[in-house]
Amino acid sequence: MFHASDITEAAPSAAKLLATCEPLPRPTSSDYETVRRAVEFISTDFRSQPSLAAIAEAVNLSPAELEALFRRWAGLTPKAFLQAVTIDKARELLASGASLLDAAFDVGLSGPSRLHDLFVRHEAMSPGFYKAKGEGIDLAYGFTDSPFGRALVIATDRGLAGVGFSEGGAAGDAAALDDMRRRWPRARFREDQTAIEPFAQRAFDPAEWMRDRPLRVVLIGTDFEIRVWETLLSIPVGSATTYSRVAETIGAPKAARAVGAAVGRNPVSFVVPCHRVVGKSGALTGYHWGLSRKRAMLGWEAGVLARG
DNA sequence: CAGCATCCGTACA
DNA sequence: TGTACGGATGCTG
Repeated sequence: MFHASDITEAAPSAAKLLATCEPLPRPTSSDYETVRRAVEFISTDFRSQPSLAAIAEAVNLSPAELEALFRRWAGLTPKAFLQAVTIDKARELLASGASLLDAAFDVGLSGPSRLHDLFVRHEAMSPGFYKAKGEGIDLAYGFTDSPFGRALVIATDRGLAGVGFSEGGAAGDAAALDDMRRRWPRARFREDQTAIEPFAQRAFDPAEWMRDRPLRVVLIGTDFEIRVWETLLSIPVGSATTYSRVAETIGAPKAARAVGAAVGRNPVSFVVPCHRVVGKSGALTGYHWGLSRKRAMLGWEAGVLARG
């Protein structure tokens, strides 16, 4: 179904988003950690609708301090974030996202609602490469702070190849790296902070999402997986779609479950927005890096839009 | 909300 | 090429 009104409503908010995102003061590492814990707490306990005081207590700050810090980080209050993270909100996102996805494909490759495509340019690695399990390629990796916790960033010389998350500490880092190594067991991994820094800086900062300087992403996967991941790139920021809807879009209407599996194998978490796919009921059914992260990402994106 | 029918893609032989 | 497997589904009661 195509609704012209969906596009005309979406386009201004996109322009607004791009025009009004001013660079944020770069938060310190410990600020990230505090906000991450607050996000975690809210995401986990949103059903009980905790008060500001309760959230502040959980992260050992006064309510005023938390509010200021949170607002600086996400541009909205903890209370507003809490609201954004509820299932109702996810349903709302779903309602708009589904029709936007339809619209994008009805219009053709550069439909006006393909917001995410404006700043991500992707290319698929050859099937041969995938078959060789990464044989003969160098992957640079490094860790960085992100709004969703400590992130593992992986890059080839052609672009961003992976984003994952660490639970923190040496063990968390090792687990995240292992997770990535299993995807491309024959690739050569080397720690290289300099190589991943440009991607680390840009992936999580909306002020850096610019059409004229698209983020280069390389997708390494099977044919089917790549079709699924490309579809994810057409879901606008701050909206959502369903597994079955993605299945229909790629022409395999009965493959909802296989789509779920493929979405789960997306190596470039967040940048390829697998968090914007939810169950048909609007429930957030699963996430490779933890459901609370998925909630946080959807809430964070709602906040990014609200700030404009 | 718990159970289950169904069914696709993948891995491995 | 065949087959076993299991899942980030989606209905049904």
